[in-house]
Amino acid sequence: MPTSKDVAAAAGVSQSTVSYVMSGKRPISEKTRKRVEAAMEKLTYQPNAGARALASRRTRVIGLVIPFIPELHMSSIMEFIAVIAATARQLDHDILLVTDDEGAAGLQRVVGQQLCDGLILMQVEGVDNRIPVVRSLGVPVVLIGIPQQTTGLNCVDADFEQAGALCITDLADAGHRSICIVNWQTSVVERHVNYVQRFHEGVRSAALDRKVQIVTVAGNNDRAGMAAAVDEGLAGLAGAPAFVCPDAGIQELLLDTLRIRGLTPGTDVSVIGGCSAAVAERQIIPLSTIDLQPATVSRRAVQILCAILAGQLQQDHECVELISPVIVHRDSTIKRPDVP
Amino acid sequence: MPTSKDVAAAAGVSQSTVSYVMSGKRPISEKTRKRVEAAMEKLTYQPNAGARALASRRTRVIGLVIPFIPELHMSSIMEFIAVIAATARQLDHDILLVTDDEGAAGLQRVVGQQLCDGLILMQVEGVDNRIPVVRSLGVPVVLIGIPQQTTGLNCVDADFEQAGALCITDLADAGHRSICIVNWQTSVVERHVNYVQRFHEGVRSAALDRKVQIVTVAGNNDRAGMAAAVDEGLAGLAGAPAFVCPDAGIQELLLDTLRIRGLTPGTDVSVIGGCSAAVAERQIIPLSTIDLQPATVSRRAVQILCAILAGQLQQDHECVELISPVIVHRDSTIKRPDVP
DNA sequence: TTGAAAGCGTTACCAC
DNA sequence: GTGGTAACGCTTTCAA
Repeated sequence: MPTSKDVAAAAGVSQSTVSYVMSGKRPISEKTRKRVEAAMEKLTYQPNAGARALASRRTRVIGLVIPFIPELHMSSIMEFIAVIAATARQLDHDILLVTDDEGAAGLQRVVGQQLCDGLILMQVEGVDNRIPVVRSLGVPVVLIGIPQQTTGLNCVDADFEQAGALCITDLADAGHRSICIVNWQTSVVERHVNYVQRFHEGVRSAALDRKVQIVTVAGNNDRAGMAAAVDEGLAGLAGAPAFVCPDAGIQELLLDTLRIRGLTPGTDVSVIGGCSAAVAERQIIPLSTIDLQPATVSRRAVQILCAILAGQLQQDHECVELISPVIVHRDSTIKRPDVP
Repeated sequence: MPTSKDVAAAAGVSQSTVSYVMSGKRPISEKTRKRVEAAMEKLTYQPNAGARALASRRTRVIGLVIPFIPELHMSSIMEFIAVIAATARQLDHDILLVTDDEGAAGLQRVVGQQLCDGLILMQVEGVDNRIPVVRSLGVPVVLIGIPQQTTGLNCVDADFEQAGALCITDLADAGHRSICIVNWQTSVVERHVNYVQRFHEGVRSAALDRKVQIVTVAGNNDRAGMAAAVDEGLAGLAGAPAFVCPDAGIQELLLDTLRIRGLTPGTDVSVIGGCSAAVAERQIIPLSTIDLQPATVSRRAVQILCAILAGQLQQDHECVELISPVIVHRDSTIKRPDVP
């Protein structure tokens, strides 16, 4: 495996010149640059990451802390990861996986061993025990999700409040006067208090605004529980029924439950489910979806982190970015019902 | 950030002693070990990964090449990743993500820059353009999936042949005399020729053995296509209908299509879908599943790679490991139909 | 059982 | 515009 020394020898220059050709940190004459580049090419030189990290105190690696929460729709996590990895590469960084079961110690480990220059935490909760550790880490961190206390932190997330409002206005525009919200599964509600509340806040204020009646029922991931929830919802609704179900993990079950009651989603009943664009593409049942723009959220997280690392943002940068969601109408969905 | 030098000073020993305490590569008296460990503790010392990699020519990082194929069920990929990352940590390694859209060049990059000691490739196809590159990489690689030519390669995968056979014997035991196989989606069939064939081979020989009639129909991920396939299947079946659908990406659609025809899976029709244990846990529709044991496959991949890296296996180790699948019966599934 | 010192392959400072 | 060289923090050989 050739080293920069070999390149230098082949090009007839010093090792430092090779380094400067790569970094561009000082002017190099066109002539020598060509020679060096030719030598690198010929030797298929690749700089040694370890040596580079040691000397420059920069690994060009980002630690990505991935959650492992069963209730979470895995496919959406995967989408986050894919976009984060791709964006990182665009910005000349790599991604080191940190599984959440290592807990806060895992964060300290990868930072302490200087395996990475900064961290992205996925699925940050309102009260998250990793936050205090994050603050003391001494490296830039970007959170996906908004904790209760955000001072000194960089956070990005979907704008759930706006998402809630969008669902209501969309259905209101379709003529619905009363709407049933199927809440997230209880286990999720207990865990991620935060965005659930934000969503409901958006629903509440939009409903007030549009003079729409809201019936909120508990989300369930078992047939019996969902059946009860749907019945409760149907009983409370006036006019053509409309459902909003932001939890991707129980959407299929909701749709199935509605179908069993003879209600065809998109014809007899309006349904807005919350799922990502990628999932929506392959959605089997026609329904409108709240696209929370996970790709944009992921991309922003990486961009912010890399900007801080590049010194384009102050080291102690602090922000809360909320990405606007979009309602995607699928064909044959929201067949505007004839409501008096 | 303290270095091993600081630890050495604090413990009143030389730097090499600190190193040997960590690696255990030479005997250290109980007394000095204690002193060193105490010093490490007090200073919260963590060895610098870059320096360690530079000196030892070992990064203790494994490159994981993840696919990005829309047809693939993302959730199952996520399961692989989670298990791989967890297993790697158990064996004292970390995982660097390599997205497949970097292609073969990506492999050369991470190996060339010595960002990792070895690679795991997910979703390896029968004819895979990354294979030639893999052979020339000079680091150990483990493939998840079985390419056509396996000489000199380490491969792990689910035993699809056995899976196919299992589905047939299971349904035959339930009394079915003719069974419809809903094939993988066309896009998948075209791509991953390999395991699809292996599955069908298992089906074929088991059917022969059990004197069961097989009707194979194309898999489709659109309603119309699936409807046609199901009708074709039903037309060809004698007695109580039974379906086998190994493609997790179209199972929901199949079930839905059956339901529309008035057939309740688990009551009027037997269905075996192929999906992972984790997905089965949360399966909304009761059906039996072929558990291809992705967790075991993932774990083995890491174990093999780490064994090679640790020198426990020859550097040029070569193997093909097939993990046995399991049929998981869900409650109320395979209600043994009354077949004459 | 332990220590000293020579690398490992970069980067970046100091000269020229 | 370019070269020499001292770090960077660890591992490992050679000596003791």
